[in-house]
Amino acid sequence: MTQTIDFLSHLNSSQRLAVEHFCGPLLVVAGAGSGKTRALTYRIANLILQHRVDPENILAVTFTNKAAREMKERIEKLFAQQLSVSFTGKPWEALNPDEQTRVRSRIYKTYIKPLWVGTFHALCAKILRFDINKYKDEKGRSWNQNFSIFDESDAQSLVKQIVTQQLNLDDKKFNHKSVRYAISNAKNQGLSPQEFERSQPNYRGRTIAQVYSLYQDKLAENNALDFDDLILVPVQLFQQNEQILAYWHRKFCHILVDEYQDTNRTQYDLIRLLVTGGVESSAFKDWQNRSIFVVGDADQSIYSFRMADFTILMDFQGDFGDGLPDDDTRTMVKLEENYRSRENILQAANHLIEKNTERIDKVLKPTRDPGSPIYYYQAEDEQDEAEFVVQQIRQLQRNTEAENWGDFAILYRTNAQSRPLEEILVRSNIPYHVVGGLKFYDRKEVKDALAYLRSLVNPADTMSLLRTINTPRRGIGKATIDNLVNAASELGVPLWEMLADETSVQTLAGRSAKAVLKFTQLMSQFKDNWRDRKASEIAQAIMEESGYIQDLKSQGTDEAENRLQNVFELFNAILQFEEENLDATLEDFLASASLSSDLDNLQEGQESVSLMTLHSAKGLEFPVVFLVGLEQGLFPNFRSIDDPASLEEERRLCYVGITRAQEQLFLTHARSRRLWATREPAVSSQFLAELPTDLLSNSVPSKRFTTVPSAETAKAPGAKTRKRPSANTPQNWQVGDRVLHTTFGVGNVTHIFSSGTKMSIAVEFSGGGRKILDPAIAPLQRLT
DNA sequence: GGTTGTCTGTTTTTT
DNA sequence: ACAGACAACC
Repeated sequence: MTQTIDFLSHLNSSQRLAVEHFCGPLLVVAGAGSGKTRALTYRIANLILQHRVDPENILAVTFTNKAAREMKERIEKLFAQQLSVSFTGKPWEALNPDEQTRVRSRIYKTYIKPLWVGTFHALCAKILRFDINKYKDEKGRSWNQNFSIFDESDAQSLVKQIVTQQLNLDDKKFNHKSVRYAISNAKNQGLSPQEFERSQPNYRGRTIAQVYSLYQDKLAENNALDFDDLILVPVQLFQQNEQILAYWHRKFCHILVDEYQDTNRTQYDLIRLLVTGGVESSAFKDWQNRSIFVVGDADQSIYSFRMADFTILMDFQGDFGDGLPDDDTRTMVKLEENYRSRENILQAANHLIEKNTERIDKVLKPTRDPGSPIYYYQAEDEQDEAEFVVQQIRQLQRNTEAENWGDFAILYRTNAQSRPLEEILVRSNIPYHVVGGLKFYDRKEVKDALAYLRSLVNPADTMSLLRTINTPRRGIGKATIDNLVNAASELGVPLWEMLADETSVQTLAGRSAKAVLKFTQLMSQFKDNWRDRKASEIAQAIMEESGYIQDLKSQGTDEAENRLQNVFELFNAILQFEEENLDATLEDFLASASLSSDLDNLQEGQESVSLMTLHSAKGLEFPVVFLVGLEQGLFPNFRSIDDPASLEEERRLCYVGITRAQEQLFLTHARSRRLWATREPAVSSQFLAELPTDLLSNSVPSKRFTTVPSAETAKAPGAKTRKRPSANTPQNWQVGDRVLHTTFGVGNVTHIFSSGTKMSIAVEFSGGGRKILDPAIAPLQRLT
């Protein structure tokens, strides 16, 4: 045996169990910060180096593209360290940068590139590039390899078109967003339009089924798939074609799934089919040279709105595993040691999540010192909240040299909350970046450019063609377009075929015919040779020759200038994509663009403060975390408050937020918040009341006392200021105050009893019952 | 066929 | 507050 297994010594015993597991099923229940990425990457390395598994037989599914990229990078690094000696005779550290690069590129070629690592969507898109032409849907329709991927906004505008134009329905009653959501849910349950219709008893449901059916017609006409189809189509293809399933089943001998709690039914079906090759999973026994390895944490399941179902994780033992109790099982490993956060932070997290009823029992075991208390601040409004955050960042940054801007993250429930924070950050000259919100690829000008490219690659993509046909304005108006579209649908051919026929255009387009023909000619030129040219070159040429760039230039406004910048930014993105994927085609780029998110551009070690939603923050960690906007109705969100299951999900989201923090955690809420135009009073979040009060401190100054930089203020470690929140100090209480108690719920203060320094209050709870409580001790929160 | 002004809903989270 | 949709007007 070579030096290839010494890296296993970096692991604790549970991690080692997970990593060394070879064949058969294994569920890894991995708490936040317990080193699950390490387990995944080391396992892949171990499969290859120790068990001589061919990298191309390994499939690793991640939740984001960023996670996929990181995993590949980490495996590459691990291999570099392990293989350096056998490649060059020298240990990795002894190599000069040049030699290092050479080793890395060799490793990349032999080990990393053949691996299948990516999101469900990206991997399925890749499978479909091979096999989609063998698929037929329930109406016998088929797609070809140049299919377009319609993103969420494409899908919604398609639904809207159908609702308002084809079916003439009231789009208030059949709001395109909710209809699209219903269709998405149906697809995620694997229901065809017909099956969905049968399950719908009432008018509304049946109408949605009708929209669904027409929606599928449109997708098929455009040779396009939506996000849900990317998973559903492979599943159905595998179900209808044994040979194709057998091929992929044989190929992917070792399957790893990260964030397994966030898989939905279709994704589960896909995994099950690939693992078993179509055999009933309980009957599947042939684990020779085959494994399914899933990693997840039910407490971090925060995507049920996307049909994620964490019971899939909880059922793993029954589906694939031996189903034995925890102490005897050989198909489950729990990673509970947390290497990320200070003990105080973990205790708060554990305490909070225990309030949930549906979970696998699991606690995060601290491995680090308690650290400073969790700071809590009640702000007047969102401005004050933002100023508090900035003030704390400044002070921490000044007092501890080690910390740079990249060590701070501000997390919130909704994207809209970033605004006031940004304003204050700008004013304070603190570098920051916002993750998420409007994606780069969602900008109008970028979508326009991509539409040009998509209609080149996929001539059936009428959606994209319609987007480009009169953008920039070239005198092709609505009437003309309607004529052409109607004629095309009459003949049952894609719009492009109509345009490509000169005589048809002459007769249909009337006085716009010239403009149409000019556009057709432009597109034809590119269609003739796009396969032979580089994607970056085509993009630049078509944006130039279509007059799009000239149009923006001539507008001369700041907005147009900005759009122009974004178009050039897109060119850069394509160039970069080509550098990273040497044999990449235009189709590859388009697929990657449709499936990319803003999160993917987040770089490690950035020298700026990160702002993002809690959802985006999953999987990340920061030394200092601010969790802002902890208000009833905002977080937990008002849509979840009445539904116990959704409320538990919000609590998990809070848990995710808390466990992002390594050293220090700040929790804030405002007493009033501007919602759209109006200012609304706000009540502190029940989650605050659910945290153990002895871990909270509000000793940071409540106002901007810039003249008194007290040592207590930001001197975090060891500060003996473990005080209770200000809401509980005696002078604050009045008869008539409303309170929220962790166990008794909401109530009114009816009496104040005070004797010297000691005081207590009487509370009448709306759920019934009166209690005399010591506000210094009782787990209650004053509602404003 | 294009431009301007008014009205409306909009904010939960995302591959 | 603000963007997108739609109608009225050029």
